[in-house]
Amino acid sequence: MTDTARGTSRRYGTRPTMKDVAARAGVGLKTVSRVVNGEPGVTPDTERRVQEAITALGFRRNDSARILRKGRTASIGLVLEDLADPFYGPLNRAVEEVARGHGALLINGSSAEDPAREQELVLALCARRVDGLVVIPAGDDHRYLEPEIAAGIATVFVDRPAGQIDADVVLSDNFGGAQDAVAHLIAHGHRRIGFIGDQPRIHTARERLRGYRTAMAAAGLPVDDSWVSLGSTAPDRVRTAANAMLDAPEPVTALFAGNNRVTVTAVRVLGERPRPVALVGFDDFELADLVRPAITVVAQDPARMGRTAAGLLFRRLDGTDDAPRQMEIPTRLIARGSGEIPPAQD
Amino acid sequence: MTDTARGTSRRYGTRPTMKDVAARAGVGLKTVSRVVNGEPGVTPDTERRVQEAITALGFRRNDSARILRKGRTASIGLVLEDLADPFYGPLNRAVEEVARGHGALLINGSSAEDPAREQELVLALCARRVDGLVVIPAGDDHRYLEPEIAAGIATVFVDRPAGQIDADVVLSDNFGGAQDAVAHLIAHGHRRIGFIGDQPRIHTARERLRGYRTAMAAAGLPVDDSWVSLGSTAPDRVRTAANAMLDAPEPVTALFAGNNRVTVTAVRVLGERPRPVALVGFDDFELADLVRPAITVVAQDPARMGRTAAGLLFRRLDGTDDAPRQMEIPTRLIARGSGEIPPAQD
DNA sequence: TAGCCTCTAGACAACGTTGTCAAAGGAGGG
DNA sequence: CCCTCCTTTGACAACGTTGTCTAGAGGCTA
Repeated sequence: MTDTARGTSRRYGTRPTMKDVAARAGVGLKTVSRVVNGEPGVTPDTERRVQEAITALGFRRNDSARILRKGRTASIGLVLEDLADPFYGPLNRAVEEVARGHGALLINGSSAEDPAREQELVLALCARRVDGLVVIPAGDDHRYLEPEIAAGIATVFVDRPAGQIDADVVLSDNFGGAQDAVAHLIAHGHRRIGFIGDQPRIHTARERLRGYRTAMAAAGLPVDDSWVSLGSTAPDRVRTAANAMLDAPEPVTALFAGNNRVTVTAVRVLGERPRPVALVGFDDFELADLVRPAITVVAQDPARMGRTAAGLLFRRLDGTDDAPRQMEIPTRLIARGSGEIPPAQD
Repeated sequence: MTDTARGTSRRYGTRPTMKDVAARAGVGLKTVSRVVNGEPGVTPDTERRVQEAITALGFRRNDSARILRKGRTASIGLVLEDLADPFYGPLNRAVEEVARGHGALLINGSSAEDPAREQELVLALCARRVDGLVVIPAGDDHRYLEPEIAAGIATVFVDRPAGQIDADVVLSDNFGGAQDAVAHLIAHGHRRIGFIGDQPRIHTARERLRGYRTAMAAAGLPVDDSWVSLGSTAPDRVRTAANAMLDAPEPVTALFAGNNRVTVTAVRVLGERPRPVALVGFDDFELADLVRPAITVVAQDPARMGRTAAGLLFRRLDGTDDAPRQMEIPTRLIARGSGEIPPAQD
């Protein structure tokens, strides 16, 4: 030990504590705590001395200790599928803004659509004792969260429902939006409409499929099995599925794409084909209006979903204790042209 | 006190601690700690008893206490401009992946391009004693971070250099990329090229402007003051600037857009004009190839920037103590057509 | 069988903060 | 002038974990 750990000069990697500040200012520990937290009952003169010591030493309160003592961490966790997915950007930001309004920090991570990773991440956040969680579920069994919720960690699920447990949920109107999309295509003369969606284990994919089937049935149109393809949203898979539907003996004349990644690939595929094919996509995206033809979409409102979810979360944290709610955020059909392409004449 | 805080039934909002587990398993506190942390020196039989108590009580280690004791938080902070900006998505994700590889969680927040908010956020993260920070600076004076860095919080700046302090930095080759963009336009016959960029206080905007000027000078072309417009990237501002350049007595025949937001607006404006105007944008974006004409861009590699920055950070955390480094990530010109539109013949 | 070593296990302090409580000092009322 | 009350201040315990140290049991060697 050759360092001089007294006064101003300190060992590298060691930070001054309230004790150090108290010693330097010649006051008690608790007085420093009072000044740091702006509590009343300190004379201006004492306060000034403490402040001087704080700046001189470069003291910064250790929130880990504070959290341990107080029990609240002033942080919430957000687990989503992929931080890099543009769909979640506005949702992420919205949650952050609400958290900020409540003085909380945001810890987040990607589940990569892997239930095991989701659970690992969620439990790590629980171990950190986040005050609350906003989760976009990857798995469909969340019973592992029961003890955490019982212990007081507020939890809100977004975009997809919770599995096997009763909790607050914020969803898009996937069913209604899909109905609108398909009805739009039917209104423009289509009778053979294909649907390419995400993995069937994903709730939104199933709901959108249900909307598709309902709209077809409502128009009295049959649905051929080969018109529906659920699976990975990887470009290759989507490309193959789209081409199969378009090259069939009785080809589809329109496509309904189940999410933004599917839509993007569909646009590329359709651009390579000789005759125009109508398209409506679920999820809006930047520049959808600049592609020719401009892409008609069913837009969700991810920022509103995030705001709503975070709002519910902080309601819980503020003590509200009513039954879990399920909220549905409406979708909006934005007609830009690609849905209005008439069926090709044979 | 009416609750029965012993055995299995516990007060709502109160969690079992190692003490509770120890009591139930009939062992000492430290033995529980050993089991929880997988330390050696516990007989299989004892371990089993402890594990049973853990599951029975739903115990989960309180990381706040652990952090307080150990000094390391196993979390890093990421401060960027806007979580919702698609450019930062891949960067965010890359940093997360590296952190995950080191067993660390990621806390992040948006500075909203506001230096005060950046500082507030950074200091909040320091109070949480994150092990390290990845910062996309909004301000240009980071001396406030000196005591934190001295105290051992590793810090890496990304996308823009640190202000007034010596630290690790990861930048894109903004200057070279801009030169490439402008040279591309010049090679296709343009002599009057406009540049619309971000606020001049932002480093990348200045570097790209410098690249623009250098490329013009290298080709022996003069630059008229009215061809350069720096400022907000709000659509209105960009629209006005673009139209002014295009409606001038000697209009520019090509535009170089300083970032993705500018490019998007520029595409819209150019789409409304009677005669084609060449365009190269800084930053790639999804669907750039599907717009007609397809947009030529200078692509950055945000994922690589994030990986590099996080890599540097963990190098520091692993004890490396050499001089701060400045790393430059190359950019890549992706020619898609919009840069090859020839100048209009008058 | 004595002596030594190894292995398991627990008691205790410490991390840095905040809540509780009590002491000291001064002001005001009777 | 005494008593009460209020204000300012600090001592101390507690939050839940981990590092250190020591005790005891048991096995092995001589």
